[in-house]
Order: sequence, then C-alpha cells, then structure tokens
Amino acid sequence: MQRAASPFVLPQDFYLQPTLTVARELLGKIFIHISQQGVLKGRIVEVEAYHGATDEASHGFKGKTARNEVMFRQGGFLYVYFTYGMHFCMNVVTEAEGVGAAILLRGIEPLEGLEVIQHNRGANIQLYQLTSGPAKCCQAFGIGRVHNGASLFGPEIRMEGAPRIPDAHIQQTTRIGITRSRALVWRFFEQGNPFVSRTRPALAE
DNA sequence: CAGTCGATGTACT
DNA sequence: GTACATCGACTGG
Repeated sequence: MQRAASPFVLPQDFYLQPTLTVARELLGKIFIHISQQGVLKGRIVEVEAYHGATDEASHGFKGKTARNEVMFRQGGFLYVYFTYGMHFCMNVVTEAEGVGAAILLRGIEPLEGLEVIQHNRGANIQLYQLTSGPAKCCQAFGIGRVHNGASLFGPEIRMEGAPRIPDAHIQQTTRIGITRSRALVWRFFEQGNPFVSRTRPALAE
C-alpha cells in the first residue's frame, strides 16, 4: 500500500548533479529537522554554491582536512562548520565522493515549529530576522556541531521536494562575505522573499 | 539610512 | 599570528 500523497524525500541522485544545478533547484525545497524540541520545517529561499576545484573561497579548495572532510563525501550529507568564534553554518554536500563541493543554506522561510524557532532565536525579534542568514538558520533550526556529517535521508534531518520555482522569480548574484573568488556569480535566491539575507545588485560591476 | 566594529573559537600559515 | 562563507550594536549624516 502506498502512502497517500506524502511529500517525497529528495533522492541521492538529486545531490549528485552539478553543484550549480543543485543550488538552483534547492530553492523552494523543504528542510526538515526532527528535533527533540519538535518538528522544524522551512522552505529554502537563499543558497550559495562552493566548489573546491575551481573556487578559492571554498573550504575544500586546498584539499581535504579534518574540518572539511564531510565536504569530500558523496552528495547527500550535511556539512556544518563553526566560524567567527560563535556561529555555525550548514551546507548540503553535492557531487561524487572526492569532489569537495557543497551549498551553503543562507535563508529559510519557516513553515512549521515557529514557536521553537522563535525560542531558539530569542525574544523580541522581527519575523524576517529569524532565519535571514546562514548562522541565523542554524540557530533557529537547532543545527550545530553534532550535525556535521548527518545524512539528509536520516531519522533526524531530511529534505523534501516541492514545486519548482519559476526562473523569473530567481535572482543570481555574487556571494556574500568572501574575499577570494569574488567574481563567481554563485548565489541564488527567491526574489522578494523576506527571509533572504540581504539584497545586492544583480550584476556586480 | 550606511558604514564601522567588537565578540569570540578554531583552522591554518 | 591571522583570517574567517556572521551578527548585532553602535556611530554619524
């Protein structure tokens, strides 16, 4: 017996596609954390691609290390790293084993578990500030060091399919907060969504 | 509004 | 030492 119209978990093949393709197609998909606090769901609205082979800004550019080991696995894992002494950022690993590519989740529109998300982010915060940025997303969804290397098909973390966002609603720009490989136009977001971290010119110089 | 800057831990030179 | 895929508070116009 087939489950009735239940949303489907994205299959591993999805993550084995070229990283820029996955980044584009990840917009609109549903990120799920089945946490101790409850089920947290959100719709991905902003991402950035990082690709070890050609991208100096990628953690994987200089090869595999203890920190970035997860990036070099086959697609379908969560790569979580700690930065600036106080923040976590989460990525979706893409492509084949050994490539070293991932997609940073920068903006997630909350869909379920809003009370928990509000609690995780602290009191008296504007709605749009809950998840409009990579470290905000991790704090809101309770993602930290223990989730580095988690499977995206596991009991705790999953990604569900959703209707494709039309090209006309998607913007592509240079990435935020990096110094190397600044020219690469590898940031994707849903136009006009309040949970996008900030606005930028569509074409930088 | 825009620009600047401090917090604070870790990876890597 | 230095840089860092950030955030939020603060400054000045």
